Amino acid sequence: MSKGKYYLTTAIAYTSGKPHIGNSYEIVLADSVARFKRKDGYDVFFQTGTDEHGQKIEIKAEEAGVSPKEFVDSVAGEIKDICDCLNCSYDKFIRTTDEDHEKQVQKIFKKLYDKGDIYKGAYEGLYCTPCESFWTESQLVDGKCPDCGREVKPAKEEAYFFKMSKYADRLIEHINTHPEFIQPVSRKNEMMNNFLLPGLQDLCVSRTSFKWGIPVDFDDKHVVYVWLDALTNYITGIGYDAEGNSSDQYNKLWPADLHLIGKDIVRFHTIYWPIFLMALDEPLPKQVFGHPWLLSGDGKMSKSKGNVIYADDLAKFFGVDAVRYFLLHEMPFENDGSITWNLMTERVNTDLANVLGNLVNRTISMSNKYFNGVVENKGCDEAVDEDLKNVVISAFDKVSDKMDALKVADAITEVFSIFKRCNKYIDETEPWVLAKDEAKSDRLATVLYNLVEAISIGASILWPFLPETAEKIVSQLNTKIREFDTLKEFGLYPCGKKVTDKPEILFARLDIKDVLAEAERIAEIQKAEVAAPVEEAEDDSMEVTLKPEIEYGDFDKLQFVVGEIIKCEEVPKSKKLLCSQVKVGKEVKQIVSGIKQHYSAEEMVGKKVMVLLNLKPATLAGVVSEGMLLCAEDAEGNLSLMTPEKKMPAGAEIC
RNA sequence: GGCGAGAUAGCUCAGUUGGCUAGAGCACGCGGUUCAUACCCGCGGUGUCGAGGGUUCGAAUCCCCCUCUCGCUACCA
Repeated sequence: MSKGKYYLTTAIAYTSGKPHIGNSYEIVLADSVARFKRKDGYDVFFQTGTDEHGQKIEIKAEEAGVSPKEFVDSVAGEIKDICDCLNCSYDKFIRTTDEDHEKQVQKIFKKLYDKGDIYKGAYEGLYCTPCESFWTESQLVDGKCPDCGREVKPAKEEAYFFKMSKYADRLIEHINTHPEFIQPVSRKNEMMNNFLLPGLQDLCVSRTSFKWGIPVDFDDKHVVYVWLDALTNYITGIGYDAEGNSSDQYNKLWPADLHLIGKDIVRFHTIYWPIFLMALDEPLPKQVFGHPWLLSGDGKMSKSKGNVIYADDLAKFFGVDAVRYFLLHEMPFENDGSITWNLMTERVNTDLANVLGNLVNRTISMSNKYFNGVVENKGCDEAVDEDLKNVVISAFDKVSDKMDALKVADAITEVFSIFKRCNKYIDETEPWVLAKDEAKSDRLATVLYNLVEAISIGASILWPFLPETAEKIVSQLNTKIREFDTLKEFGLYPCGKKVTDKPEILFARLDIKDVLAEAERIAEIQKAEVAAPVEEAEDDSMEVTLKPEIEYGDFDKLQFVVGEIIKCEEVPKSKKLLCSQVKVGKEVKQIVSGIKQHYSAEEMVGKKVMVLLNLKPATLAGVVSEGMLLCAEDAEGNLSLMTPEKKMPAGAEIC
């Protein structure tokens, strides 16, 4: 009997490059929920996929010398391979370049336009023509463009907007009356306080500045901008039709029971997405869970650090289930988790090899040794058996409660409490002692039966998390994964069955030295890739948007000099600012810069840097700044100070 | 700058509405055991429960005030 439908989704992955292990966490988390619900009797539909449009992809494809479609085909393939490699049981893998998705997005756009929720408008603002940028009043510096200091004038650029504010009150009401809607709840406060209560801005839903997107069919110089394209995958993937001919599948599955997403896109899923749905007159998803991130050590992964960890590398070395175990067990509910090769090894050795693998192995070995592998319940019970049985048959409800709350790490810990209890049971009953006494043969058989039965139940509950391992265990025990509605009954293992006579090691213990050698090998490869000469491999140069030509006179107004930083300290109460004393000729200028995240105050001292000297002083966070330190900035926002290539005195003019 | 969360054992964290000697896992030490992947089982913590004040018979738990961390947001010359 089905307990009803359960529709869950992950976010769709952006196809700008191969995802690292942190990005793969979500799909495994979703898979464990999907498998659990399926086994628990729900009619589950699990959708994942890829988000394939946008300017970044257009640029990446051009850099790679292929068409955008060729580019996303390749990356989407990689992403799908990783999902498959992690044994994820998705029912549908949607791509936003799928024809039916694109068609529906166009229809949805039209429908919302006809309804009046999308309107043609413009970025209304102060436009700096040379910079091709819009500015708000508050961004201006002395009433001029903050980038180039020229005059700005009121201007408009055509774009389509969605009337967010129209639905804001309804959304606030919904969030307040559905406390389970946004998980974890701390995210709810952030959404309310930062966006909903101060008042929602209308959202720009089209772009004219790039082509790689779904064209607005009635105005084809526009393409649909990211969120209306990406978020709607949740309905187009199951057969939604904007003209009222949605599929039976859609009618059955929608609204979604759970959207699993990263904490960085909670805002789009709990504000824009519900509002789009309200505009379409569709019900809202029941729950959105913004999970934390998995970090490499305590920082972000980067190839230049050589600490990027990919799921397939890990799976190759540790095995798929070891990776799944780590992801599911080590990720906290609310805070970011951390992965390193060391931590990974620790978990494999301690939990998987020692507790679980060894338990299965010793149980099967004893069965073979004492009874040629035949498992029989002789009914020779003793008091110690009761506690074992209680732990085993109460486990499922505990796991189930944790899963309902999406506390997957806690759920898996509950499963392991069965295996830990089994190990203790072996010590309590001392089968090797029983074996020495002919008269205790029946007791010995019963003890082994209890163990085999307990492990069978444990493996069955383990299945959603570590499917491959669970299958291996029951296969070695010559039985099957149990249905979830039978897990509260102890004693279903059929008497007289024979377990395997050659127990296979489930998880080999690893030597940390071998692991670190592998990690080092991979790190070297990554560093080599980054250091590779620009001419071959990938060209990492960035797109340059040209500013209008200037006269020499314009340039000559700017006074650049070499400055030496003689003192530097952090600006109190500021997250990004450093205050430097910069020696320029005989003078010392105080300059405040937003670079604290890239340079420490200590390492600044002694550097010779490029200074814009004749900039009008300004006050930042209460500190006067009399100039500007020049930096290069890459696409990720990394900064690098500009320093003279040969030795130059402080005060030397840069011209 | 605005809003919010948090600071508990070496590490990662539990601690419901204030109540009995503050807990778990990992790591570490000792002991036991040998069926097993040198594994498993048992035992072992004088922890300023971030600092200081207050309410109370009693506070990790409530109030005030510090300090520090983190999240979101704004700003970032």
